[in-house]
Amino acid sequence: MIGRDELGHRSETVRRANLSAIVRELHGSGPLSRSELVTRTGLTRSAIRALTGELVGGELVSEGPAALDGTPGRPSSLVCPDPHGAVVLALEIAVDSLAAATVGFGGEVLEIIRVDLPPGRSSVDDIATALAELASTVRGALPNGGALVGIGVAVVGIVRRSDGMVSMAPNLGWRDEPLGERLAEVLGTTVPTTFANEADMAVLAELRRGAARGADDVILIWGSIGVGGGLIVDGRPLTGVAGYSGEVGHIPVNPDGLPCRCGSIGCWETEVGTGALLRRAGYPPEGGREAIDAVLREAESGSPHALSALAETGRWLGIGLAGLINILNPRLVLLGGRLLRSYPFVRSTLEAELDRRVLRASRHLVRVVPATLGIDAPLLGAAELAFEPLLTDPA
Amino acid sequence: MIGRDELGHRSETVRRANLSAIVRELHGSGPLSRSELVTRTGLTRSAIRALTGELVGGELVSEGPAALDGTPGRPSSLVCPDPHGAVVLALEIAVDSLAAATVGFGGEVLEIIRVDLPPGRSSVDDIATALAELASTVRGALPNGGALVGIGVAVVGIVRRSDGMVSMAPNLGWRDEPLGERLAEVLGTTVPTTFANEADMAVLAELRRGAARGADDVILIWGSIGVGGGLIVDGRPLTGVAGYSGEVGHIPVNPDGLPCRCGSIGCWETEVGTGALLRRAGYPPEGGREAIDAVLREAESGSPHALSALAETGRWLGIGLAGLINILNPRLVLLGGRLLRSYPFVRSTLEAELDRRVLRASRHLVRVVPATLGIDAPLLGAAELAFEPLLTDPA
DNA sequence: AGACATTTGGACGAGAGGAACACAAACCCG
DNA sequence: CGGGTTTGTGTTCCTCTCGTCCAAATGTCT
Repeated sequence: MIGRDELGHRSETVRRANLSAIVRELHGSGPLSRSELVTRTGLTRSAIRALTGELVGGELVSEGPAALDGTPGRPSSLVCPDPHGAVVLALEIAVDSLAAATVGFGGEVLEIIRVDLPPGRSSVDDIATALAELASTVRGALPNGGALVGIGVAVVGIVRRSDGMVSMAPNLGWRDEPLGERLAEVLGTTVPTTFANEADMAVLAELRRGAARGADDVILIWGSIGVGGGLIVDGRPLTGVAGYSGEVGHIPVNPDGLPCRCGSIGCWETEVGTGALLRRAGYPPEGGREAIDAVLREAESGSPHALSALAETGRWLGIGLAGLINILNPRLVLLGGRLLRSYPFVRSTLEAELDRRVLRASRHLVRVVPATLGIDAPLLGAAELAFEPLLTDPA
Repeated sequence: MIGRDELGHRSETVRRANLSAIVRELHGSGPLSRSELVTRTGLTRSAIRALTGELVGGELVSEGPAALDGTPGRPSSLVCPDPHGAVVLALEIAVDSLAAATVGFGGEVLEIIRVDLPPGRSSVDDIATALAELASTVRGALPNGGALVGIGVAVVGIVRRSDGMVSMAPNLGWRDEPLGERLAEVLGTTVPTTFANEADMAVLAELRRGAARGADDVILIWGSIGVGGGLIVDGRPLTGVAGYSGEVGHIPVNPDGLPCRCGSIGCWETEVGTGALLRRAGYPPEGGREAIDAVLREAESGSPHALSALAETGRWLGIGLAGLINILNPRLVLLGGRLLRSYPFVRSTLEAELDRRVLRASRHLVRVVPATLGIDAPLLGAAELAFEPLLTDPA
């Protein structure tokens, strides 16, 4: 409500906003009849007709025959987003894998690849080259190379939104590495490219196509080795001044706690990261994916030791989340990434901690649920981010 | 960028947006020449002329003669906001005082009163009646009663934005008290009324007229007995789903800490509230304003005991703030309320803790400074909030 | 099967709003 | 006092949506 609209509107602004509204609806909700567009956008039939006509001319959508639904009246023609009318490239540098996908307008995933990343640190050049290879594979599978309108890159680490400078990525051993530059070189395209943290991307995907659809205020906690957060405030991703927001893994929760790989001590992720779980379950903290799998299997078969380790993780999850909920007063908290499988085992201690620590007013309004898009959420979110300029200004 | 504009624009929307832009500039930056409005809004001279003409007709602004500034060319006529063209009523329920003010369009404070509140709990009816009395005093001082366009109420407590239901106000001993209803009864007006927490209001005031002018991402920490937070994200106040956001006083920072009056333990405010300071300085925690004054006087005269108590407060301030900064990646952190006087004494330990605990990328971008509007910030913010509908839609 | 109600597509004119342009007015400077 | 510059004023033009009228396509009722 309290706004900062860019100034100086004119009739052209109106056109752009209305076109944007139509394109957004089509991208987010798939094929819609013209009359549905009328009710969703609040525009008149005349306006919808003219604007969709323009989109058909731009080959972004196609108008099909009426869909008969048994209601009286002339059937309304169906406006379908054309997946090949605009294509984005989504890339992901995850904690132990790389991924690439092409996604078409409307949200259809056209091609997707994920490859394992060898453990240990890799140089920026190696990663960039590997990503470029994946990119050319998924793009090569498209009929005409695709009308590429944007590239989105999700990174496990702290990355500057504007230019892809990676400030810190502990999993990769990176510090101040110019990922954006390198990637631009090897990709060799001039297509606008946006970078963001994997959790930021994941929550965007969940907002558009997952469990957070329609919610305005959402927190997503993405567990990998550390913990990341993606925040939606008032329907928009919270980025902060440089895109460094959502680093919830490093909120102090235990002033006398363990040292964190960020240099501080007692960060949230020292208590809820995989290392803490493995330590509590009696495994070496660096055990990796296999060790985590082992703990979860033990828990699934009822091992009290594993269950109590997970319960303790849940307790700390609740402590950190309580702070976040008190700060943000969200409608929804999603747990994603590696937290997904642990969810059943952390749930009760987590909720108990929320009951204790969240202010009553906020507590009543918030629900904590698992995310729905699985491991590819950051990749899908990267695609959504890459679509953003098109959705904002389809002309 | 990733937006949720209300849909269905038309030419009327353009007009409203442009009118709103002009009114916003005038309200926020005082008298401006027409040519300044042209450059600030990006509109043409013709458009500015027509739109300001309309505002003059509505008696919201007046056009004065040119201001000669020594530059060549015909001088541009000055557009002045008329403080009596639109007036709001601001009310505040602070921790130990009540206040009321009338503020005119453009931000001029027309009348302002503050009265002490007797310690201990007061009923909602008592407070509402006292506020209504203050309100009629400040309104009575206006020439024609004023063209009242809105009422804003700042409350020390957790209050629902929509209807002024106070979920919790420990200082007043309130829990689920219908302040909004009572106030509407005793005020007897149908003017739209908005409620918010005092810290939310304070940061809005600082954003418009104080130290945060022009900043897009701001955290304000407001110290009273407890600690409140006002958050600005992307130029807009962060409210959450019901206006309960910014309750930073209750983020868990010390899992083995002291019980908090919210029912949890180890909340931030148990470490940085006035109670903690008094305890550390060797005073009874319930000492109130006088005891705090005593501690500060001791510190000002160099007492090591008082200084170390304040330094410890600074350390805990830094710990909590570090989490907030990692979450929000702000440009600016303001310290206000009772923290203002302690600022010189908490500064160094606070900054040291930030250096340790905030991620390097975010740390470089953020500055921590004292707020500038003093004790009346929440009251001024309440006025700004009350002006908001007018600024959004001046028609 | 046919008449009627209902809903939508298509086309055209109306209205609203700002941009662009031309001209006059008011200031500075030499 | 005349030229350069900037701004106010008025007019025309362009863009965009809305409203309305009519035709088309479907369901429903008799």
